[in-house]
Amino acid sequence: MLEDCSCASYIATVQLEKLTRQRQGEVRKGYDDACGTAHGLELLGDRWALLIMRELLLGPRRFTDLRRDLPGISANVLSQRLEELEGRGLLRKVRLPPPAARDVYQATAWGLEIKPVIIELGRFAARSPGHDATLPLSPVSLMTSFETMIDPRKARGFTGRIGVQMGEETFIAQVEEERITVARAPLEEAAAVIGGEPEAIAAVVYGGGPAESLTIEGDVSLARRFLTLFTLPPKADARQS
Amino acid sequence: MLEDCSCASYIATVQLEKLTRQRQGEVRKGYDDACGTAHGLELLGDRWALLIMRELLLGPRRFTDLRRDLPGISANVLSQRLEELEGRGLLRKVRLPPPAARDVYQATAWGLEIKPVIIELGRFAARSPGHDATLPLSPVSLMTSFETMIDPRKARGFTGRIGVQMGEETFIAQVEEERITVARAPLEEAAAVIGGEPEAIAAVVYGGGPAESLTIEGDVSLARRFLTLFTLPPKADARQS
DNA sequence: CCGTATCCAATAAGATACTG
DNA sequence: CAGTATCTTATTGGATACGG
Repeated sequence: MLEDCSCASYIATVQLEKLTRQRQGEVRKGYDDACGTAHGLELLGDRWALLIMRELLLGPRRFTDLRRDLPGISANVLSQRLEELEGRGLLRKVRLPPPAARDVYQATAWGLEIKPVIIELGRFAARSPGHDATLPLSPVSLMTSFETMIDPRKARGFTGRIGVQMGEETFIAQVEEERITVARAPLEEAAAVIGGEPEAIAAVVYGGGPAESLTIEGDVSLARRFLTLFTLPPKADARQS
Repeated sequence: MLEDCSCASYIATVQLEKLTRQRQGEVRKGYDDACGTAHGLELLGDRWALLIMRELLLGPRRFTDLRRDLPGISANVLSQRLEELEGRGLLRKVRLPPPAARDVYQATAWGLEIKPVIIELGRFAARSPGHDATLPLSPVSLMTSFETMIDPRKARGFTGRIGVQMGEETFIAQVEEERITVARAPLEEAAAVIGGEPEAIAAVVYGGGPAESLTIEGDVSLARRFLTLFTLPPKADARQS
């Protein structure tokens, strides 16, 4: 009797473990590899996961914000990813106090540490011959690209706080000592404010388009010089080595 | 008539494009996002892809080497990934000249540039409360972890070339000016040689285990000090922020 | 031995409709 | 608005058989 039961019991135990793991947002399919990189992929290797974290780099977002800025993600997948990432400790679901009374998703302190991975992966992919820079671009992507692509040589001697307005969203990029920091912030303290769609700003900064397609307020010459501080790396020759 | 045909013709065109893309090893499912990070995920976001690149960081490998060091990957998935990565320009399949006459997979110059992503993802994941350091570890993973976890404070004043032998595979780690470089190399020029399974070496370096479980030849005190140059970061508190 | 190709069962992703 | 539920399709992994 006991022997007859043991197999079914084992299966039930395995399935219970699986359910428990899923409920806690833990890893579903491990790589069976102690390498940190492998564990990193278990945490963030699911489709959309890293892009969700990218959208949280500059502050909390609502479900609908994320859905809009991740073109093509479906509601159920976004919902599932958010649960998993929360279970893994990378973000938290926070209910804003009334009268807002809305849920926002906020990266944890540890979750924000993924930023170097996002930066380096962006830098790597910018050298891809297959990179299509004409696709849609989210405001956070554009601001993060500034951190990746700032060219210290061009930024020498440049100091200033430049506001960037894209629809309802406003950011400030502060350049000082050949370094740039970006943050969500009101535009009051900006010496100049650049306005436009993310794709239009990218076209000027990275595509050499004319700055006339953007709106600029405040110190116009400072803003125009800001738009020239960034350099895309040369495309890789995939045939080499 | 033409209207009746157009739909079927459109479907045929779409399917042809899909086949063409698959044959060229290009991206199957895009993120429709100009962000470099998103494109990076299209290049390397498939399951196993980044770990395959990790295994190529320190030189070309054969199919069977990869299969052994990526526990759990199946032959058909490995085969498919290698084709895709070759089509994307990240690695090349190279036939060694006779008498070896074997195929090896070698990262391209551009493909090797993924290394900062692997390093940073490993650094991030090392802070995960869920990281299980007792799982299997490949030789390349261990050597790469040395580059990630070298502690400049502990390495101050340390200079030397330490050989590491794991089964048939040999590496040299060179430490100088608080920096480390690792490479596949014969052991002749090493001042000391540490031998053992990757997991055993990791247990000493990161788990505080006794160095007696390893074999050490040459300058034993140098080798023992080498084993203390690395620090795991503290675990993240997932509840914070 | 070194892979490749094919089939199958289990999962994950995507599309769509629906509910509080 | 903020998600769930359900259904369909695509991908994965494992087993196995096959070719050089």
